[in-house]
Amino acid sequence: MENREIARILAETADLMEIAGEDGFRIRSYRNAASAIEGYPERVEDILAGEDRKVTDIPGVGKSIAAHLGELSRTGSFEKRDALLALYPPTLLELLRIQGLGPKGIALLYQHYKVATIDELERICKEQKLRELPRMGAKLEEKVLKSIAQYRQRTGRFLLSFGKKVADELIPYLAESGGLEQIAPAGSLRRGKDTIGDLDLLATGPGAAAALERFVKHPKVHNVLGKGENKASVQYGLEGLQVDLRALAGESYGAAMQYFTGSKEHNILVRSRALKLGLTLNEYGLFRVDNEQRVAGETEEQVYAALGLAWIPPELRENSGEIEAALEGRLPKLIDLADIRGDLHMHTLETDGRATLEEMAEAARALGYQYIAITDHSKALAMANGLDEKRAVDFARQVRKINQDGLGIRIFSGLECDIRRDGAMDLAGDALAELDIVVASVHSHMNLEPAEMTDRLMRALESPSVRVLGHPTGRLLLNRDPYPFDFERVAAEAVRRNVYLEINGSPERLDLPGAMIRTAKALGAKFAINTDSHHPKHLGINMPFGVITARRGWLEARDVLNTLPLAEFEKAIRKS
DNA sequence: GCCGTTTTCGGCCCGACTGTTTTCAGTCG
Repeated sequence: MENREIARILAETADLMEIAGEDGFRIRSYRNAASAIEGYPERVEDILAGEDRKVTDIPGVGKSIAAHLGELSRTGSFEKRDALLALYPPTLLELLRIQGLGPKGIALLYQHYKVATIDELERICKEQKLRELPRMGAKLEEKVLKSIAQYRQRTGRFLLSFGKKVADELIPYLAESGGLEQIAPAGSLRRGKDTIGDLDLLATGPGAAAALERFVKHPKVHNVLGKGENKASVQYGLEGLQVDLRALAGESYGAAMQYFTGSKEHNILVRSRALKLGLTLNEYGLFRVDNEQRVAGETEEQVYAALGLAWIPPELRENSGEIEAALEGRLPKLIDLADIRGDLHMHTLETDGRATLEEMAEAARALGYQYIAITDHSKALAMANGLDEKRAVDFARQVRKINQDGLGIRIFSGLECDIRRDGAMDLAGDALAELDIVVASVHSHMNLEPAEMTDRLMRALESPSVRVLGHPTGRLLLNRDPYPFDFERVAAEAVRRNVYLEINGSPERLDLPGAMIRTAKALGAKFAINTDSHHPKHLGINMPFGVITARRGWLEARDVLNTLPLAEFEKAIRKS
């Protein structure tokens, strides 16, 4: 069993304990252990198997959870968990995703009405039976129904990072069957969309048919939806992501990549352009209409070139002006991962990160960065042990000292400072002024009226220390909608105040999203692509997602603060 | 259930909001 799965089971147990009304501190211990195990560099199974090793060395794992882990490894479950699962069906856990209902409410609903699924919950609300329970009423019924509708809209979609992970698992596995010339993802994963509905993989070469065979036998494939000579569709993993693998002739690879990368709207435009030129485009190639002669198809570049277009990067293929730009030779020279020289948003053990400043710096140095900013939370995030004025100033001093030791990378002292409800900074201005760079972010009161939220952000931009507006929309993909506000007004104010807009590369956020980046760029905005890392490994994992999101916003390296070499970067963040 | 230079018991994060409501439990961030 992998650490991730162990962590999932412990977290699920914690949820069940919460519904069962167990002691809150005990529940937290399970959650702590789950997240410690998830981020632990060694496999728990290996530690359990080792003679002289103890799982209690993992911080957060004590005697009793260690016993659970042993049992879990031997039997696939443990007694305490089985006892809870005997009390409550596992489908109950899904109800925790519905806003307005917590563990107490769920337990009550289950006791009274045996409600265990979303469908049953919906029925109870529609029949106005929820309001008959103690401390529940009509408003809650309404809220729950609305939340169910939102929840259903999200299901069936997956984070971009999840699609990438599945592709990274499947591609080497399929390549092992041998005889493949090319294998690559297409579809929304290739376009870098923030969420994906399914995953398309294309393969060419003499071994492609054998790869289809191997594909449907993958241990994580639990449902084969169809399999023919050229294509197989499966549901993959417990999450049930649909994955399609297509086997193709090499001469069609470019045309098929073009076809399956989409978007649909982009392809309609490209195909109608082909028709205008007396050509027809499908997944097998580009052909002349009159004599069906093949004009192109082996590479995408050839296909676009034959249509008189420069090759269009997949991230731009959304029917938002990219064809015109390609025709007129004014496609942007999009930013690349290699352009990034630093990372300006990360957390350490000081607050809710999982590593020390030195460990984060070492990981950043290994990525070839010239600089990073450490930006722990401010005191409003009490749950994260946020920094007050004194700790923030002490930290700035500590960083100045550290830089004298020469870590091989320049550290800037920073802070992710909370924007309070009224738009004021969470820490006093003189404390903020001690820091090299302040990222200002909203973490609370997200349901203000749009006008109030706009005023709040406008006021936050007034603070002279603020250099970056962190995750500007507050969205959590598949989880929480962005808070509504007048984005253009805020972006224009950010331009005026010389504040950079963050493109947060954390896969749950990808905030700003591509379309808003483009809007802001048109207003003259500049950006910072950051990872919001809470663990050294996030630095390398999240940055590519940030960069691909920036590319979806048509950004070039010169639009992005952290592409600057150290000396210029330092000048750029200096307070005027 | 975990932890520990205040160390084997007693603390562990906590304030704001909502409406279930008129004094506070449940939920959220």
